[in-house]
Amino acid sequence: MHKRVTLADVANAAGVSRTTASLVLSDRGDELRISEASQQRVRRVAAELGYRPNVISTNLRSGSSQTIGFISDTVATSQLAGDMIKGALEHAHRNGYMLFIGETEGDLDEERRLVQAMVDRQVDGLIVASMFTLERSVPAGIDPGAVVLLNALPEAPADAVIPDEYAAGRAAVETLLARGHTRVHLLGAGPGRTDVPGQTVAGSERLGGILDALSDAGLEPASGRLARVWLPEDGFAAMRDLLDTGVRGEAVIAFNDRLAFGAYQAVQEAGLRIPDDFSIISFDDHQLAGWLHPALTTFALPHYDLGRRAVEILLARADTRREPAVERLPMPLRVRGSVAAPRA
Amino acid sequence: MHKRVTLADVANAAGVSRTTASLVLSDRGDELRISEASQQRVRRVAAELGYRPNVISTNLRSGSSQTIGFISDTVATSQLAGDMIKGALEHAHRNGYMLFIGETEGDLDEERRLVQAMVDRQVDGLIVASMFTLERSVPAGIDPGAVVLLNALPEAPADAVIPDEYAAGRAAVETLLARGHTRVHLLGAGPGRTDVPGQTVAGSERLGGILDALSDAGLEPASGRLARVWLPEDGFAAMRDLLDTGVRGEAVIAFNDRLAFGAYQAVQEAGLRIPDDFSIISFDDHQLAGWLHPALTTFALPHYDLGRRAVEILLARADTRREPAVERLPMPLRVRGSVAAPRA
DNA sequence: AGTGATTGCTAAATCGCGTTAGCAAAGTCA
DNA sequence: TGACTTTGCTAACGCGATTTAGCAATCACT
Repeated sequence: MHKRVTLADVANAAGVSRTTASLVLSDRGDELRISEASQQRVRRVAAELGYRPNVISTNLRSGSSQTIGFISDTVATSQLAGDMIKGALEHAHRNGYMLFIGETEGDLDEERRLVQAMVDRQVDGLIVASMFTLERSVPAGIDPGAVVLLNALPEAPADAVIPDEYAAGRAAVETLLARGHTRVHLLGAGPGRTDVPGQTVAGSERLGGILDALSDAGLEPASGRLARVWLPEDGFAAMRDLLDTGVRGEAVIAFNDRLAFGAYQAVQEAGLRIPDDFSIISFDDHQLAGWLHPALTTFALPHYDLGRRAVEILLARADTRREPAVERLPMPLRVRGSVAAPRA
Repeated sequence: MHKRVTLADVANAAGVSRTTASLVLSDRGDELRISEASQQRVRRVAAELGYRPNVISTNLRSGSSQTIGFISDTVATSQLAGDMIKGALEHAHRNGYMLFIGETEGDLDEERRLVQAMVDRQVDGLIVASMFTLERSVPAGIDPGAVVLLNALPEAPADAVIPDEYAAGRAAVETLLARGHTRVHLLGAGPGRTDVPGQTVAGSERLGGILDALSDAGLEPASGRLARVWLPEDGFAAMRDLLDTGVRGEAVIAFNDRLAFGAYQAVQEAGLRIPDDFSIISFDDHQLAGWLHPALTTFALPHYDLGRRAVEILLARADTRREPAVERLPMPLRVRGSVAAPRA
């Protein structure tokens, strides 16, 4: 382990004071009238010695650590977090920031400890990402102005970034209507406005958009099947149930891709085909969606953009003071092969 | 933004010197004979003011930052990284360490920049995780003794943690043989020892284990199909090819679950059934594996343990000096429904 | 020659904490 | 009473950088 080269080492080797070396290396040499000769000497020596400023030290003085904390209630489940982190990471690093990662498993005590640990390390901002919660408050123990919620709605006014689930819900209906469908079955939630599992953002907002768009067209859901959880087996069961009613050639909105996957299995095991016997449209753009036969038409969660945008907001706020706001990012439609016209 | 409470604030409020306050709060009060009265006063004031030590400052003095860097070449693709990070995260946090995350996309320049940025922040150790590479060297710019490779073999002696792919390969064969299979088809690699895509750890080690175990039983692969990439469509194509040979009732080892998924599709679209017409065993335990009908029997990548173990090694080394070593973690078999006895 | 401005640089304080060395007061002992 | 020990606490330095205030030497001008 080499001893680190400090500014003092550089200054000594260059025969100047630490002050001078500091000024030169922070490009304030001209401003403070350090001679060209000295400047070159300092720079050369710094390069030769491989000098790297000790960020910790700078942090201590400045109070800022060029670091952002990213706390999520889950990293592993659903690759959501993965891409979100990636978006956050890249944008942060591009601006000279590093990311601390933490995971709470939904445990509020753990969240408190993590926030604390990050504040102790002087993070400049905090991104709090949620997979499970619809509404939440900004965690205590940190300047609320330095927090951005990700995929969760703030209870009190605060900055937040979420996918525009509502718009995607509307667009799902519009896509089907445009193809000529009028009978739309819901898989995972509905038909009533409150028939939603748990308290996820996705559920209620998607359903709201769907119902509003149907209503605008003077329609109602042809049927709805609430599932407490949204796993393939739940989609399988719900689709079996729908198949048992004898319906064919109509449209299905699955509330996420995992449900849709279960629905595929039910359709295929019944000897039927997508999209001939059922048009299916869904949400998430799970990795799986592109692998199915036919590939699944679905609205993509803009994971990467969510993470990126959260960092942008955080960094922007350092400069400008603005009113906190909830920002909704569009969920782009991935048109693949699971939607066709209704059966004649 | 509240002004932070510093040790000096506590000392003032308690009417003692900073030294005294420091001693009390680091539990050296008895040792250094601070009166019980003063100790209680300091503690009470600290609690009242909500004093939290500034870790940055401690770091500057100690040279250690209670921080570990985690650099991976991909976070998003395959939830591998997700669970690895989770394992690392939890174990690190449990020991009072935080994790910096970085991602290189396989770009060596980016890797250099990230290592640099982390060293600048005085990380105590570095975990370098790889999804793409078989062999790699420890990155430059940091004490090689403070690095643990994850899912990559070191070129020169260094600490590394990898899944025991070779043993899993052997075990896959042994599982099939135990069920009575003697004809084993390989999907994704083989039949030759060098028929491996790219340079992933998984490919060559799994194949090695498979071929050795077959050889021990006096067997050879019944067939092998190399795929350059291991996506479902590649598994689909390879399985179609196998189906065209007319084989039925034999065993298939898919080199990962995505290939196996493609194989499922081919089998089902041919109107055949798993495990009646084909026994399939695979590797990874992708989330998908449990969703298939029948659920896929597969060897799980011990993501969580990999991450956790890497941190353990890193932290342990701070204490004991040992020879660097490559540690292989077992890939547990998830027995599900895709393996049956060969057709009579 | 004397005053003032400019040039080129540096000493010292600061950020928040830990640590070493040591000091004053009280207590103990012969 | 004087020498020594114990008790209870603190002054001061250092970690590595930045920043403010200012100093000595040279130059410009009347």
